Amino acid sequence: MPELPEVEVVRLGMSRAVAGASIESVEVLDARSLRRHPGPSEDFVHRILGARLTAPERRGKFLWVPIADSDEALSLHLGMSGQVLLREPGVDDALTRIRMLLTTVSDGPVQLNFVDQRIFGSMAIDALVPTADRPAERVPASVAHIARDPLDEAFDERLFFARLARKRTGIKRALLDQTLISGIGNIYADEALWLARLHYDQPADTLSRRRAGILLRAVQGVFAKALEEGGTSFDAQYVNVNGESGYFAHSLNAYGQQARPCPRCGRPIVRERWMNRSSHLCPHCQPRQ
DNA sequence: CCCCTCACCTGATCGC
DNA sequence: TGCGATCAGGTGAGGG
Repeated sequence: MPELPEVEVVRLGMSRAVAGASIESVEVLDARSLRRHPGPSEDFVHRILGARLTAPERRGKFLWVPIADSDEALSLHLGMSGQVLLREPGVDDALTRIRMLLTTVSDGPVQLNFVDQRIFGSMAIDALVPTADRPAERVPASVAHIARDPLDEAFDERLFFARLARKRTGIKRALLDQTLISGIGNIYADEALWLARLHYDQPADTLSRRRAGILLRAVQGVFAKALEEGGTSFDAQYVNVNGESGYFAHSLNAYGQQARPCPRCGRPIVRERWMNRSSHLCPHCQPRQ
């Protein structure tokens, strides 16, 4: 469930079970889900077994759970198809790659299933390091290069506008660059560009400051609305920690809407091949400038 | 340093 | 029923 709203739904959903919980057992069913862990699975298990967890945190699409009284965190990324499912002990899900048994503070034992069809996601134990802009705040070392996301209170808008104005690439590429602004993926990029009436290939450095401002507000607006609606689910693949779908798919204006009328002008939305994936847009509302 | 392409993976679905 | 092609919400290494 991979863009910022979906990851935030997972973070919120995990929070009650995970904060203060201790890890009673860990089973790595597929070691490929530890690709980003620097060491063998035994090392992962050894370092996390018996640990006490704290409240989960997020930056962009990256999630982590700091381990109490340590300088490390259990970090996880959902990739394209990752899920965190909280189940009664003994309840399994298809495609579970890592399984943990937690003793929670107020809900007794809970099983955490890390499910991932394509295995682009992963779990790892990672050192926490101070952030460059707020040294009192720490993030996993593997997240340090990721820009703050636009829902982060410390997101620096002026820095974002300044860096965007120097990008000699298409605006959609820039939106997807997690070192410039994090949390945006293919769905929300298309939605924000539709809202801001921008063509995906318009060079980022040609956007006026005013236009860039409209675009950033569009990103924030679409994130907020998607979050309210529990994220975007197209099928059973994308669900919250209880296995429930989000409803934002009903609110999409451009993504996946090819051949349907543009909600603004009524002309058909088109889908174009772009960067080995696809872009959805209204060619009338979002002309190449 | 900046920008771009490609590799990494599996399973669901569709057309023949 | 079977088979191949196509598709999917992301990231980072490495080359130009």
